[in-house]
Amino acid sequence: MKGLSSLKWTTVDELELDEKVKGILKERGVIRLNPVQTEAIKKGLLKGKRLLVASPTASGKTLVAELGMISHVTNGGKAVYVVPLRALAQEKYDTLKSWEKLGVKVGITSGDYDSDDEWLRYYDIVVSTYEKLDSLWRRRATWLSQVNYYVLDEVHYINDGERGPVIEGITIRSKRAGNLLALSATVSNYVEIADWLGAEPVVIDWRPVKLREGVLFPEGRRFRVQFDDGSIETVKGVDPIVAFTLRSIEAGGQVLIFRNSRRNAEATARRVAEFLDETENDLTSALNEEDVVNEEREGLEPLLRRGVAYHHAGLSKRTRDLIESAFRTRRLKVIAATPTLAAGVNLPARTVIIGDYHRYNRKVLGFQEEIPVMEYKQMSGRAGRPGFDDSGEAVIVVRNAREAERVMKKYVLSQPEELKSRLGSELAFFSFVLGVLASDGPLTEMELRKFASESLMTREVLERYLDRAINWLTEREFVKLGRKLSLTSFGRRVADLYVNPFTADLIKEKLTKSELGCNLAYLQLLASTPDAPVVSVGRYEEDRLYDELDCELMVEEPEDETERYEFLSSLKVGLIVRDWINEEPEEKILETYNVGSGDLNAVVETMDWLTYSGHHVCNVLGLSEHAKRLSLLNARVKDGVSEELLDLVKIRGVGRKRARLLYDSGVRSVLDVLANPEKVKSILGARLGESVIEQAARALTGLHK
DNA sequence: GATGCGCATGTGTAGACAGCATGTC
DNA sequence: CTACACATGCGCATC
Repeated sequence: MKGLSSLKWTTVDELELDEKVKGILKERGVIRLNPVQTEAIKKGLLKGKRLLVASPTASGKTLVAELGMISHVTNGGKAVYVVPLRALAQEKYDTLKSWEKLGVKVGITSGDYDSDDEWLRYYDIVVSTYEKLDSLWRRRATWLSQVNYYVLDEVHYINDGERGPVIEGITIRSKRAGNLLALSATVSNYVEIADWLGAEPVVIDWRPVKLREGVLFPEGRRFRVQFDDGSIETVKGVDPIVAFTLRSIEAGGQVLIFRNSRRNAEATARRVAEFLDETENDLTSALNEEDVVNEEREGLEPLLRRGVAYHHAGLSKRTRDLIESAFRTRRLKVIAATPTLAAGVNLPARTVIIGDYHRYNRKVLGFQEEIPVMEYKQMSGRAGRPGFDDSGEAVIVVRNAREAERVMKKYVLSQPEELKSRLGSELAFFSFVLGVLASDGPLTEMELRKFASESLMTREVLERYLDRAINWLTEREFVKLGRKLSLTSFGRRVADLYVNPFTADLIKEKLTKSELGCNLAYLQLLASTPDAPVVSVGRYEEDRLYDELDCELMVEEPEDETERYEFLSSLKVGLIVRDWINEEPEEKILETYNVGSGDLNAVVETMDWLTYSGHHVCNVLGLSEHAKRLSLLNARVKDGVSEELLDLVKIRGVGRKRARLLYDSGVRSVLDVLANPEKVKSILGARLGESVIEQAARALTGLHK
């Protein structure tokens, strides 16, 4: 880590930049560059030097990327900015828009957007998620060959077991395709990583707001906070989190509390709220107007009135957005959240409390492990609002003084873990090989080995998996052997659909040998693949799940305990989606299966993709009867309707509820809508009816939705 | 016989990427 | 690599 000597600032005026660029910076209020930005420029950012910028959260890395891209693009180049989350893509896209005054065209693509990918060729800068870019590469989008500058944001995601392998693959291709700028949280092996990237490391431990970190632990009948600067505080109360939260609010700050489960987050929010008075705000009425599901409103209403909320992925997107924006505008004083808020969009608070440093491990039953230091830094880094707070404070709650010392050493005073390859698993590596062959194939085995050797994997791990991957992919007919390795039409389709080869293989295996099954059988099969959503199954509901099972499945129940748990999850996902396409009301599904609105959304979204993929996998395999069933299922999953409503939901603005209303009143098709305008208006109301009729006319001509 | 307590036992557990449809973010 | 917090139920002492 660089010492204080390198903490220099430069003014924008000093920079060798186009005057128009400087003008835009000044318009934004940027008159000087912070130490991270200054160092990046010193190391050659504007001269096309490859860099790895590793610095804390909120240290101004985005501006580094902007300057790098602008200087590249104004010289006639084309750049892609890659991020790990859709929400982040949106955030970066909004920021980059300000460069359009220079004539720089900025576009965005991710699963959120409808995309004719070829359209992206008209932009100078394209913001994308890693998976979307991977998909574009596999499909060989022609415009990608013009891209010669890649910004890899949050590359430390490489350490994520599930998504890291994709980022590793993107990094290799970026290295091969041109210049790159990698942005990362601070990592301990930055020299090794920079070396891997062929980049110069820019490593500065600088934050815009000072950060005090501490441990919070019981001492006698009080709680003691020991900060890393040596200062000590005591707070009184029964619960350490509540006590410290109240102390921070009294000092006029906002508090962000991280808990390791939804239940804990909700319970903490309620506990804090008990000590706060009701205040005037418009949040509860906003909840009502926004048509939020009952359960969410009832849970949050009494808390919001006291300036408190909980936040996790079980909540609907709407509710989460409402809470985030209320916190930003200071209408909320406290949010108790799961890690959603640590990784996602920027939402700082003066005080951050990390309530747990253990987390349940889904893969090993009954095992809880300590969270990585990197994640601690991610959370504590949210403390301190630039421009508002003089300094931020982050405390981590521990059991006793002895633990406090250990935790202080491990989390506060130490470096985050090393960045390591996660390609060393069949699930990740086989998919990686399929992707490489899709984007760069056909390849000889030597060429493939060369490609893989450019990853972060060690030689031994690579050798262990390469032959296995080639054998498996060949045996299962994804790849054909010849002078070179190339994809079969099946392999090509699977790569395009972006499903894991194990997903495709399971679909292939089961449907090749099965007769037509019931809808539940198809859904449960898809829910058994590695790409499927996972839901938790309570002991009490096992029996009920079996009761609902009224037809034969294609995937048999396993003996093994862990696998049985996965089986129950797949059965539950299948049943949820079956209810969904049978038009059970959302509220009822949430109640029956004890899931949140956000969970239902995620399940439907993923199963939409999987039914679509299953349909196309069957098509390419010549399983046309299964394909038909899956295609119909896909259409129904998309909108959550039975078959008879499929025509009506083609109309924009008509979803499952309105379609049912119209149908039951005898308006049963797009044509019926157009033929009975008065009836439609009487069912849906004059204004809505009018627009539905208009949209129906467009639907008829084959346009949109 | 109702109430309250300590203890043993039971229970559940974070998040979020990908295809495609329209007109072109 | 095999944890936690919290909820529930029980036996027991107490009034």
